[in-house]
Amino acid sequence: MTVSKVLRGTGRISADTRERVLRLADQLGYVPNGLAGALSSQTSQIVGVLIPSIGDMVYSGVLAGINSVLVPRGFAAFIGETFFDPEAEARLVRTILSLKPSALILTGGLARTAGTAHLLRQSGVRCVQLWDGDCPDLEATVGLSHLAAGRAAAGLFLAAGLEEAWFIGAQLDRDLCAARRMEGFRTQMEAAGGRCHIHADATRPRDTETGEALTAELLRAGRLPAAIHYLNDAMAIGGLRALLAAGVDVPGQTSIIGFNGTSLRHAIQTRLTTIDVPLHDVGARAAQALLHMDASGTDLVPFRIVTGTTLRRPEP
Amino acid sequence: MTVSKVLRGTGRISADTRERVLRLADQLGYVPNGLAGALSSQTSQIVGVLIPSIGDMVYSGVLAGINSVLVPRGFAAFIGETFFDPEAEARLVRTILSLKPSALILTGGLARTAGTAHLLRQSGVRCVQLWDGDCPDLEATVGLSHLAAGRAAAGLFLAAGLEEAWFIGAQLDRDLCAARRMEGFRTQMEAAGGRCHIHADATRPRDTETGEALTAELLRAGRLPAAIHYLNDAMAIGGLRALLAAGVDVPGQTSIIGFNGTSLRHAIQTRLTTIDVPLHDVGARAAQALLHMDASGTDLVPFRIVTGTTLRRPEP
DNA sequence: ACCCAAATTGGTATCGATAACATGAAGTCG
DNA sequence: CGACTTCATGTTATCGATACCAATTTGGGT
Repeated sequence: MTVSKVLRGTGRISADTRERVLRLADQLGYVPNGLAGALSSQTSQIVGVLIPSIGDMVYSGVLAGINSVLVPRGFAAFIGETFFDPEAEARLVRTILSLKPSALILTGGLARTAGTAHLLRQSGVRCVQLWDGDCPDLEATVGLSHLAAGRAAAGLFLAAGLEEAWFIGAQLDRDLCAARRMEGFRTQMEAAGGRCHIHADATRPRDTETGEALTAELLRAGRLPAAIHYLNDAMAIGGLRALLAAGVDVPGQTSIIGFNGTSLRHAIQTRLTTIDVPLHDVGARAAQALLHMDASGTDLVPFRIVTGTTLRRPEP
Repeated sequence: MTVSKVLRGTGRISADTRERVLRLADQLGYVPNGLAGALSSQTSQIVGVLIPSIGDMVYSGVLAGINSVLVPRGFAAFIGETFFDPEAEARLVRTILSLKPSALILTGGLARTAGTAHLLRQSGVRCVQLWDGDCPDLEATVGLSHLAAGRAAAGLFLAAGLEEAWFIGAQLDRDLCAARRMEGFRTQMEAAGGRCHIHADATRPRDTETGEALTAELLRAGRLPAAIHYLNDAMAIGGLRALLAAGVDVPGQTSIIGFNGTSLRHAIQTRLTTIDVPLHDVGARAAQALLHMDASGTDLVPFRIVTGTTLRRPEP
């Protein structure tokens, strides 16, 4: 018992015994059993984090923000990948919940199972939803309005006098945030008297290759869009490659807008406009919100933080 | 006890009670407490994975390979970021070890603390070391020879008749794998009567910006290298940008070689040769090795898998 | 010298599952 | 038909830390 107190820094312990305990623990190479500790105290220093994909720079950017807050305070993030699959999310929630985490960070934008929602409520674990600022279905949310982001893209085209636009994406049935950007984009275009076409693929990944392939398909079909909004920057860069390969002048003949400037830094001389989201900030604020909820006790007020987005145009 | 057996599928249970248990568990929304289970059985379905950085596409590629094997078999990866810091690695090993994982996957290329090595041995947990195929200091290793990769880069320059080359990198004191590539590069250049200069920064991150900045520094100092080998593709792309911005003809005046083609897909029209590592494969094979070690019982034979690398030249 | 409070240390029950073993019912065979 | 196996279920002790409280020591005030 005394050892336990010394090692956790709780209770009143004389300097003498404290030192003796620490020395012996070090000598014996003692490593406390986190399982036993968590089982006994009914809480661990683990925070569950569910994101769609680790390989996607967007989410790993958010993750970095989360870790930057959590790690210095002694928490460890337990990361799970959902791939936008509600069933996978359900499984991961069970797994993580069985580890009695201090809190959970989920990513919105998928059709959360009723079972998952019930499980979360029943567990009583603090939850923050990331990314999706439009649908706050958990008690706390840190994200952005994808609807507004889509509208912003449409506004740019309209301001440039372009009235017929395309949205190119993939897996829109799974990634509801992307679907909502598309929806905002389309309604805004149409509200201003313009037109909006959709070209999307349900199964292919949301990456450069798919962006290139889908754009090439359009061109092969004899269509030369004057304005394209891509689901993300990776797809936009692939699309740009297809356009350039076909001899299209960008942005002379075709204007394109991506989403999330992460890939921009890796691309050279791209003529790409993009909508930038403060990824690190979203993650950090979500983690801070959790810690704050933890500290402030039982009285939790649902809240929503909606971060802004930045329009980033190519350097001249 | 009967419930426990039903839920884990062990022991002999009549079909009738099995069904009854499952139905009730579902009705009550029962979620087994993984902590208690792991504490009792002294092992969890967790595999600890330590990588330098999640945001680095190289390591997240390996991670994807690991997960592709682990997840279908019911294991969950507990991911920790070391940032090449031996102390951070030591802390993370303690944290993960306290969760009694089934196995551990560590990334080589940092100066592992004596304490960490001791802790790992003492714990008796299966370990596989990733990435660093030159220094197999754990019982099992899945990686590549960075020395050979560096020599390969030098061989390319020499074959092209270039005898004075530069190596541009960052944080070489932390990332020992990169340092070994540099070493292989330099010795090979010098063995063939060539010369090799190093331009590196200890503190800046190993990213595009740093590659651009370091290359620009060289150019500002009035040097125009005919051959540059960069620490990774991100830095190479940054360097390429700096060269193009200065009006240098690549590859006419300057030939450059990167490492790991991951960023290549994002870049457009880059004239970059790179050395490709089968990232997904490295991760998958490491995970498979672990499972195999687990299945084959106590009799573990140290082994080493060294994967090859692929030279990838720009498309014509 | 005496009593009371504060400071420190240790004992016991508990968290929730599982390993190991025990019990009882049903079936098998010479 | 009794001993013996097979099958299904239940009992007890255990993993290693922590919450809660009891016991002991120390110090101060009168």
